[in-house]
Amino acid sequence: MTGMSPPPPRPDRVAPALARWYAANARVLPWRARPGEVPDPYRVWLSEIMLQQTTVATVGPYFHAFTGRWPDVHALAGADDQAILTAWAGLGYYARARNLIRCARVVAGELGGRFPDSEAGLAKLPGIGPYTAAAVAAIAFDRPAAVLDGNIERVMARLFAEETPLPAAKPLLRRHAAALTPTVRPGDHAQALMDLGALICTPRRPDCPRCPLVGDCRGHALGLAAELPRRAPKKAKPTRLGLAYVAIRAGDGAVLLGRRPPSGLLGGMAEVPGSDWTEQGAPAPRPPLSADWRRLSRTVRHTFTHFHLELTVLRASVAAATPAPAGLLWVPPQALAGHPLPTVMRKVLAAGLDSPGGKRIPSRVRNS
DNA sequence: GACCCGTGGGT
DNA sequence: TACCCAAGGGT
Repeated sequence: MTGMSPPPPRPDRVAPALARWYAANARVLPWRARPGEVPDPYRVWLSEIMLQQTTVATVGPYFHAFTGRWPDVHALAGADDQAILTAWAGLGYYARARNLIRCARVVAGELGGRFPDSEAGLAKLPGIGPYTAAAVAAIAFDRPAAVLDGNIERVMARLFAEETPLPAAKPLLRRHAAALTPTVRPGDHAQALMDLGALICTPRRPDCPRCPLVGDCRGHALGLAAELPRRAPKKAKPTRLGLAYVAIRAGDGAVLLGRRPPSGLLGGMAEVPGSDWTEQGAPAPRPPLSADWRRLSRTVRHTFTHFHLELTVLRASVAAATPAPAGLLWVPPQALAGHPLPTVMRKVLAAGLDSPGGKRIPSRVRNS
């Protein structure tokens, strides 16, 4: 027997076993249609955009806030950009919000309010790439599209014992996923694979004994499941340094805010004025106005996708009549929630408005 | 393919 | 603490 290679998983065994498991174990999620309900493409699309690189638990409150305020694509298309960015604040990857707005306006406008019902048509829209096009086509329109996200990559790599590292393995894994995709209820199949990846076939310690596919899994048969998928080594994150200025106006306690350029890091979001963020050497001071700036003892640390940031916070109190410098705006504390403040800037304000302690400025949308 | 682009929770 | 990684897309 030694040396015998386990057979590859068979679609006629895998898909039905997965469907049976899903019927009993599907997660109840806000954007999922109940059995017998017709899925709403708008809600499917919105949830898939929010779920890009973002956990189910994080998305929940944002999804409720968006659908409550903008129940259909026409409402969203008609909303102010700033209102949408503000509602998105804290979710991250803000280009998603900018593309969400563009996409909603295309659908509500030239497409007459209807999302394309094909993978190819969906893929032409802003913010919709290969994953989202396949997911919306399958889930909202019952198209047999091969959905491939991080969960399904992991499940496929294990099922087929694929040892090629990601991301090079992606085309192979996509073919495996396509081979297993049934023509009946492909959307449920995709969601079942994602639930399996989230609940059973987890990154660290897969719960193989409870897996409905264990008998078909080549990775498990070879004792490799927990090691797959392999990944190319990732680069180390550098640390950047910066200065952030919290100016507080006497009387109402308003703070000075600006807006970041419309694209790039935190594009279009609100910010406290500050220096450049330098990777080498000390950042050049750039106070927004002349004042008695005091350095706070506590620095603000924040990690972005590709670098760590360490901000020194400087605070000053200024007279009530101080005019806002060009491009900046005085914002009273109670009005902060109306501005699209990314998390790093919430941290800066929390430090600057409550120096020794560390009081939190809650996001407009939060768990529980 | 390489690089850019947030954030929070788990370990 | 440090690292991993999540229902990825754009350039």
